[in-house]
Amino acid sequence: MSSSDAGLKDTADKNTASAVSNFIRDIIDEDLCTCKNGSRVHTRFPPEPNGYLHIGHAKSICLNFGIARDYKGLCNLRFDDTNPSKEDTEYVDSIREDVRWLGFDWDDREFFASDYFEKLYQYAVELINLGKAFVCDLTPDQVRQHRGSLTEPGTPSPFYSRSIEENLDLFSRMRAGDFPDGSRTLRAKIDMASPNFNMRDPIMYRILRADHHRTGNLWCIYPMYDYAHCVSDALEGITHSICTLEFEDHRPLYDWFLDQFAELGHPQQIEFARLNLTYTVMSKRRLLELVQQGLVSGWDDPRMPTLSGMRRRGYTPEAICSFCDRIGVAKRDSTVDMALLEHCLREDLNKRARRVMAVLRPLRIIIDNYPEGQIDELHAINNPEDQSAGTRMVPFSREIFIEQDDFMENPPKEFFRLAPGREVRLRYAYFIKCESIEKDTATGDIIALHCTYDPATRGGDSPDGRKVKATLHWVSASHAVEAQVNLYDKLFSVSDPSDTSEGKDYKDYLNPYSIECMNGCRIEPSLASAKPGDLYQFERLGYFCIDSAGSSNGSLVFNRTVTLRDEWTKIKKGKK
RNA sequence: UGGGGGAUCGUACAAUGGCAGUACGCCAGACUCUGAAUCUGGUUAUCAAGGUUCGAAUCCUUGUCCCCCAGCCA
Repeated sequence: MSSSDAGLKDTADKNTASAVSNFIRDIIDEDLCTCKNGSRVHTRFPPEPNGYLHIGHAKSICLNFGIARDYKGLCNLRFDDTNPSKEDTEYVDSIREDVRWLGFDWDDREFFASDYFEKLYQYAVELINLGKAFVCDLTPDQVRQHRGSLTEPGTPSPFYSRSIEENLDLFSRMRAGDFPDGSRTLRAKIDMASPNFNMRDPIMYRILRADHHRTGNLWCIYPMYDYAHCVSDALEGITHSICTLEFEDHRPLYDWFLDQFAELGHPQQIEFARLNLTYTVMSKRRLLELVQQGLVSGWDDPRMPTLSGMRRRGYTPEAICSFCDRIGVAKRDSTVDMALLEHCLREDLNKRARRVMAVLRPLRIIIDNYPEGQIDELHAINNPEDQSAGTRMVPFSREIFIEQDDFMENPPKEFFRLAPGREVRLRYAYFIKCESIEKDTATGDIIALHCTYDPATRGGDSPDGRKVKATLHWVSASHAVEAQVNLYDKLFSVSDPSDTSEGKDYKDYLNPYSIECMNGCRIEPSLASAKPGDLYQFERLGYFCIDSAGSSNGSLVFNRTVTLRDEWTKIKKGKK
């Protein structure tokens, strides 16, 4: 039971954290005060299965499932699958996996709009019987012409006044497959002169012969979003139907449809601003394009803002949920700084990642006064933030590798690390001093450094109290394991890649350095048994995880999740 | 140009007629066997102009700017 106790505490903490008010929770509080909806709170997360979920969906998921959790209500998972030409079970599967991974559960409340096709059809028949819907024979082009413009009202369809009997007959024959694709539609009779386009006799059904991922070829007519969504919400007893800002204009139509069916409940649609993030794109259209054009390796490319990409990159669901709790919910368009996401990530990883030592760009060090063949077993702390993570032994020997970046032949004043004649500490090991540089006589490249060590500093402490300005990570040359490490950076090189004001396309802003594959990296031997899902901090470098797709052939491949904050890099950049 | 929304530190979110606050970022310092983490301090904002009021980010008026809408997409 101890793990569930811990879970209880986490949940309690989470609830406290997200007890922060936002305008949607204010509305719900008010509804609860007035006993609206019989004091129920029931939300839903309604993705269309036409792409993979991204961090923007995570905001919506945390909002909807979070509200259900905090108000002791329910949240349904509903696939909005009314357009078979774009949807696929691959997406359904990935969406389930991603929502679950974030830590949310919908029990047996997994629904599909396609579950309601028959009911939706019957309600449409009812609307025809009410004289409030008609079958229209206009072509798509003609429909557009009749719709009018921003300033001019539309003109009624010439088929507006068909008899109820004829409409009933035509609609049933639409269903039966008597007419070709696109030849007829079912339209609601509302107001062609409405300043709101959505009310200009909107289309409810179109004829479309496409294989549906669940209903196959059972149907050749499919309901439109505006009609299907509100009725689906009502059928499920949703109380608060939360969606993004672009649907604000659709609310009158949402309400209109539900007003026609007295026996159905009437959920309240509430709109909030979708998430935008700096240095990335968030539209499914663009993400799909990146995938299809091979600009990334797939939906789960670790550079993608998709949940599957972030998972492969090493993001934790806790970090993502913490981020979603912090960004707040409002109605104004906004773009959240990627730095906040990375902060939430580091905050979580710092608590849980095991510390290890790995050298990305090895520089050989020979410790001349260290006995040949001797091996030291040194104690290293696995996680200073978590004593229960324990310690491990790290082997030390005469030849080691340090990071090339940790040595400079002619260092500037701000450089604390190793330099000729200078002494530094090797983490958990010894103080070493650089005595000479061994160079390739032809190229002048540094091949190795000759150092001496002070045996009295074993473990990293100096008995005489002398200080060093730097502590370096290292690996024993003969014990180290080779690995590949993928260094990831921002996918785009500008803060707002969607900005087309320079006449450029977002793809023009792809960051050419967003991935760097490092081969020949040397990692400490304890990492040889690393498994997918393990989280590590490579000390002084960043957080890394095993790449779930790249490590299958027995060789180790790590992904850099995020760097550590880095004062020195900042100083270097500032000097340039 | 019709309709629907929105404007608060660099960024995001609060303050719902009563001291404009929090987080991230940034800057400075302390500490440090990770130039990490942690800690301390600092930085900067109510779109504009009028009005109501003892008192306005909040209410009223006028204006400015930004976003969304003319798919048989969602």
